[in-house]
Amino acid sequence: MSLKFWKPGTSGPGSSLDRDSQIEENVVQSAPAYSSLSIQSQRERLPIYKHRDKLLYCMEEYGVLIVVGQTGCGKTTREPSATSVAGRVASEVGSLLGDEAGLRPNLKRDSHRSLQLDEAHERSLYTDLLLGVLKKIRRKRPSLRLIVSSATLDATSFLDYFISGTSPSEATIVSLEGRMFPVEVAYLPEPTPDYVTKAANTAFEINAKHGRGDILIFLTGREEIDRCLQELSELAPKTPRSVPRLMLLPLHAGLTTDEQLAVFEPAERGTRKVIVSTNIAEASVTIEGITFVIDSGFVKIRVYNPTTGLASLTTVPTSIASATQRAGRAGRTSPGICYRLFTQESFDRLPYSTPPEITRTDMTTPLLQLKSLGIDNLMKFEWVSAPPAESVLRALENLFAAGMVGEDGRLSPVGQKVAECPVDVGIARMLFSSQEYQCGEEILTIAAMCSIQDVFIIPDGAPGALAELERRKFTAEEGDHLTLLNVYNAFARYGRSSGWCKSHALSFRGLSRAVSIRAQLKKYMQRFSLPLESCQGDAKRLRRCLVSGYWRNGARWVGDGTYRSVRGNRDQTLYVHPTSVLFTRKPRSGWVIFHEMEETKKTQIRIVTEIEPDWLLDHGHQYEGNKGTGSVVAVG
DNA sequence: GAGCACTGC
Repeated sequence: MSLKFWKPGTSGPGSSLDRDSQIEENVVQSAPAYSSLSIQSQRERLPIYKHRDKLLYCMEEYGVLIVVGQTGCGKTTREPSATSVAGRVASEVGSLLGDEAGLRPNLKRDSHRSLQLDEAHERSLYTDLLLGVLKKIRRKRPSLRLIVSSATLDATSFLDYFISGTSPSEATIVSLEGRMFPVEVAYLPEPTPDYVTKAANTAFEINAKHGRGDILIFLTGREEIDRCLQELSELAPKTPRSVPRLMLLPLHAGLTTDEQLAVFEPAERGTRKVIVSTNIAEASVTIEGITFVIDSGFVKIRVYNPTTGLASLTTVPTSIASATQRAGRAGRTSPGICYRLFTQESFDRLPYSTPPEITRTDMTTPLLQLKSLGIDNLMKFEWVSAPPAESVLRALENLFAAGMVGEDGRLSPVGQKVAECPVDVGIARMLFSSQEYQCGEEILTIAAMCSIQDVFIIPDGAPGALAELERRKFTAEEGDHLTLLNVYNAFARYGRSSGWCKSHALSFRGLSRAVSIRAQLKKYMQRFSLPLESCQGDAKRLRRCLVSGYWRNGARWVGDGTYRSVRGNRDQTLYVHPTSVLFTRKPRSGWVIFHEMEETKKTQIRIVTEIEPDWLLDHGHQYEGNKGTGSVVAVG
């Protein structure tokens, strides 16, 4: 079945992983999902017949149920109306268990008797924090039952986590049968120097040699995707007349909703879809009808360096869990093949899973939230994976600098309030000091606009030049924060219409999100009795308010058009991001503040606004004064 | 001269 230059692999996405006793082939050709359930007590498996009774039994016997859903068991269902990305409906696991075990706030006798944590294997930051908090809560309140849903590969680590330091009867694994078709896995005999070209060629060969079924290619980012599509379109004229024409489709988060939805359209007669995607198709977006997966074996992740305070976007090899999940995308509707663009030896050396987000992200806001829950002793907190010590120290330092904790490490009154707002502490400070600068209305909008991805949609080529002209219509001399304010206000003024966005090269999805985030932040401001005054066009007041949140992100213009930070590594060359209105313009004062700094090919600052340097002096005195020789303060 | 993914009710 596989192409001849491929070394034949083993059958089934999980079968190379037999070392793990948890994993089994799960091929139910046409049976409905969940035709049976089985319960694993420790390592042994007990079949059960009617899930209702047995689940109730398990809920009584064990405090924590780890529900395992095989890749492709249909736990997560696509919901096209809610758009491809955000459209995640309540999982079938949830509805299956819902009768007895879902969150039941309307249950009179003992409300919140149980909680379900879905897709725990994705290990998002808040999944990890919740697991830690919930384990702690269960020690004090064993009547609270937990249901943790997870992919098969990760289930034992959750089991070990809950059993560790408690008792074997604390947790058990419940496994759901899936309806997964077998996926044959093929590896390259030799590593490839260029997986983008290799991916294009492989897709071309599959099209020539294999029958029906669409192709899904996993690459790491937009640049690679565009190049791969380009190479595929160059190969197209060589396609023999007898084989299907290829329908080439990119898939990544930067596309418009319409472009994203195109991947769900069935291929026309006589054509075959080739979807070239980022990691978005690994878990967030599920496309039916995929028979062939081509896996580059790489993924782009954001890694935070607590020592430099710099986040970087890095391409790294994936993991066994990730490769398995990707392969599974080929077996949802029929048996499939996964072509891994790396050797079996490389696969065997892959880490078990990608390091969880908590180990590679800024912990400032999460730590504030833990503190507000009364979790002060971070050494005693039971992490599923602990964040690096350096990251915790840096976070505490940031919290102190922002006035969120005192020198004793305890939450300050403002820290207690800010902990309730789901924004970065700098933004929160801006919201609070808007009272002093009388610009709450505008700061609220800016805070919302800074929380979403870039709203300008600039395509390549000639349409891109037109889009650039549209972008300039919103430009504010002072910089990007005020430009974003202009965009939001115009969007609101013209009835929040998608047509208006289209004609101005703006993302309707993004701006709609900004509207909802703004509404939400507005509630916090009202709760804290912060006035919603307008600065009435006084941009200076507004910029001074911005500095109250961003004073640690100050930078100085140097002759060659780049910037240097006023804090941390002062030798680091900072480049203005090309989407900034200050990209081609020198600020009169020579000083700016910026929303964020990120390392890609270069270290770039995004969302930049000109300020006067003496405004920086209004802030951080206490902090800088105490900091002395640079040793860490306020580690509580 | 550039954009892994997600999230806040």
